[in-house]
Amino acid sequence: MKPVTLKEIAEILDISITTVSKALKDYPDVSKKTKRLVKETAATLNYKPNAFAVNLRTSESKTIGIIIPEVVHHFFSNVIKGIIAQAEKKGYLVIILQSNESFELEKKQIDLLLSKRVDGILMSLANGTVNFNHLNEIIETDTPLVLFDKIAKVVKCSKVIIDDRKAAYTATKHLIDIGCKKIAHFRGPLLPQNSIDRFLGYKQALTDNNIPYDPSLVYICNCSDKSFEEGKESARKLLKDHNDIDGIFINTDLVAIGALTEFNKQGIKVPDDIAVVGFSNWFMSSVISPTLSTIDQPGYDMGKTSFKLLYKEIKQRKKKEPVTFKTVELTTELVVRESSTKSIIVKN
Amino acid sequence: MKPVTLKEIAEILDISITTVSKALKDYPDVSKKTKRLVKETAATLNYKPNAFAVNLRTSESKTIGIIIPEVVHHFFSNVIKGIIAQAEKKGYLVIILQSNESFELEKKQIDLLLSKRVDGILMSLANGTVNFNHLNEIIETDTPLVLFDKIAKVVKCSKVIIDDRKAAYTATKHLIDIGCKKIAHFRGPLLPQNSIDRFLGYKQALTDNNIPYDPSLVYICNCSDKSFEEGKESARKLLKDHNDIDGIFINTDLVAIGALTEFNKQGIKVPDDIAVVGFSNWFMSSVISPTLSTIDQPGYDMGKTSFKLLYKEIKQRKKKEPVTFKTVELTTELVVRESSTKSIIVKN
DNA sequence: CTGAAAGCGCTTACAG
DNA sequence: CTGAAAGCGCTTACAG
Repeated sequence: MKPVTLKEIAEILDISITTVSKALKDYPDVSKKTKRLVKETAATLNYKPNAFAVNLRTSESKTIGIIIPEVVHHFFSNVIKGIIAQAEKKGYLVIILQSNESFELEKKQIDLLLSKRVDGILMSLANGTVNFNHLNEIIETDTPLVLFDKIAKVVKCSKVIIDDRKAAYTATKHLIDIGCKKIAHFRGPLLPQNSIDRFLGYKQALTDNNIPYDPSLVYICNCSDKSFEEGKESARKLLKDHNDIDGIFINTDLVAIGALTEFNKQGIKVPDDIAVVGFSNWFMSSVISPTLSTIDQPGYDMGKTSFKLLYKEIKQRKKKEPVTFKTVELTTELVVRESSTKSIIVKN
Repeated sequence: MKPVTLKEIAEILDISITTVSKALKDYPDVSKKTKRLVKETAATLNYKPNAFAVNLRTSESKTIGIIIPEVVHHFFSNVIKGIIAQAEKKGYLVIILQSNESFELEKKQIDLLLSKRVDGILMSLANGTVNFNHLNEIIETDTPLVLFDKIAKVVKCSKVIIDDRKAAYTATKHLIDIGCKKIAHFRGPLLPQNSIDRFLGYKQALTDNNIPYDPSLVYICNCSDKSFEEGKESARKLLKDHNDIDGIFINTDLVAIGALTEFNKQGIKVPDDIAVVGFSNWFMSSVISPTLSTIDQPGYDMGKTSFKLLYKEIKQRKKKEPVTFKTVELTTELVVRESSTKSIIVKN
């Protein structure tokens, strides 16, 4: 079945294509009668404007792209959901691409999106990203860009973040408050700002509370798709190296769950022997045993907010208004669960 | 920065647009020298063909759409990942839309994708979908369609499925084999074929093994975003109604995890008092306590296979070859974990 | 109130 | 080997 065009409607009604086009778009200079006729015919024939032609004429695709490190990930799934929901409200569709934490792939995905001429790009950077020239390329094409969660501070664009440092500080301070004296940290990779900030928050909390910072208590996890295994592995090492640890703040929940699993296996009591706090509040953390204390990171909201900023910028550029960049900081919350509640009535 | 066009390259080299276009696409009737010149210039200027114009000319967007009930879902995330990976290999981008299990939304999303003239559509149906006219509309526009996981048997298109009935049979038979005598079933909603098939598999296994089927042992869960809560709730009811149950086969892992949580809370020993088998093999199931036996459902593979079928159909239509529909059945596997291993050394 | 015409940037059948 | 021309289906400035 060939799609219906403006031309066909024009021929049927014996009027011009111009008038049909204007009638459908409710131009004021078309008579009511013509409008009615055109709209009726269009409806009958199930007319749908050819998006390709409209794109070409208007230089708009009503499509945005998003590049994230990994789709199968509780936090990013929520971000995606937030973005899609908000985009839909404004009539935008969303193309999703993965970087798999790789710098090279990230560059390639940007190229793909720019080739498609999406109206805007939303990104959370890969752990492997070592410089930001590729982001500047986006900016040079005048494509609106918003970074979220894993951002680059130096890039000139809008951003949506949480205060990783503060959140990590809160998590660590909580461990201190419940009486932990020797607190380890499983951090993320060296590059991304997030894991740096979380590390710094941890360190600051120690210093502010007169606990000497000991670098040997900091373990690095790549937070790849093997996070869970990494958590187990690091926990094993930690137990071997430092048997007097009584608390850990862990960069992300999945690693923390790996650590908990290892502790369970080795008969270490959490929280009584070691209290644990994770980061992100994956759904999983509320159902494992013991339930995991963590920092709630508002993924859905972050997606929503990111799209809103992008949309604003798209509109500003269309109207040739000056574009203003904004950095929105979303609030996080410490969720205290069994893994850091010393007074817990130990079941069983 | 205005994008470079063929025209500009033509002007710089003082040749025709036609020749530039052909040179870039390596047409055999362009001299080597011209090709070299054109390609060099294009590279220098960072020329990227205007996708909108190409789309309009070729009536292809090199974009496909996918509609799934829910993005934040371990199984569907994996499907998405598989689709994106495979699509990328063939130069296709992927637009993602959610139905939120709603029939109305599903129809709306189809409309959106057809308006965008995507080259093909991949779908897993909403629980709320009560008829399939909207799918036939897709077919009428000559847009290739592939259904996966939650399909409609009567719709004339390619499909990728698992044998839900057989898998459910295997799961239930396993419970019987480890000695369960009175086995309950938490099923999904009444409409989707999957939950019907899983229910039928459960029933068949009982019958084949001389265990009378008792409808009062079947509980319905909506499997919405409140699955976890539903699992707890149903477990509570089950314990109240039937205190002599010794096994449950549950429609999906998240509900099963809810049930396990409730059992833990009420001091019911799993698997010794009640053995539990779930469905889907969410990652979570391998880290909770006790770990959950389940049916492994190959999400990534399903995504990959679905795209492959779609791609084949896209190519067939382009070449005006007859289109052949295929139904691919992927294999599932019973993963036995602690929740159904009676001989387990109960840790403490 | 209506419509002829130009043009968005490509691709490709055809002529030379 | 090169290029003029038509056309994909729309939108919109302009003329009447």
